Amino acid sequence: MFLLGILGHKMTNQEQQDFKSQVFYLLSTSNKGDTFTYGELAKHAGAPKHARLVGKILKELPKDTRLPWYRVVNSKQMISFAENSDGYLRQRKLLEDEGWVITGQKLLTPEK
DNA sequence: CTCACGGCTCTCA
DNA sequence: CTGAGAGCCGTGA
Repeated sequence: MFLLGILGHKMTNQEQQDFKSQVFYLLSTSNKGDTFTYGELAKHAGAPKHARLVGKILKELPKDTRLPWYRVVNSKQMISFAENSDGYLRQRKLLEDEGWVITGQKLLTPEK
């Protein structure tokens, strides 16, 4: 895996492109039931401090994408959407379909 | 150049 | 466990 942006240096377009590709790759190779946090993805994609960028990227995915964007939650294992927003509802449904139990409002718990 | 704003994260109280 | 505060960093006004 290529580590880029090791140290403070603004990401070039090329790097951002690679970063994005990595994120997509990681997601595309994930299996049913997996989940990642934004931070993990960013880290695995080579830019540890870019959790937010991951969010931005996912946000721009086309609605009909086949990528499992919904397997990405924040570091607290919660859905990072405002409760009851449609994004939240969609993600929740998809996760439940993969066997997750979302307790109460947001908490995400493994179904183990 | 600042300012605000994210599908974020950590730390500390 | 909860919440405030500070980092973080690309983007757009």
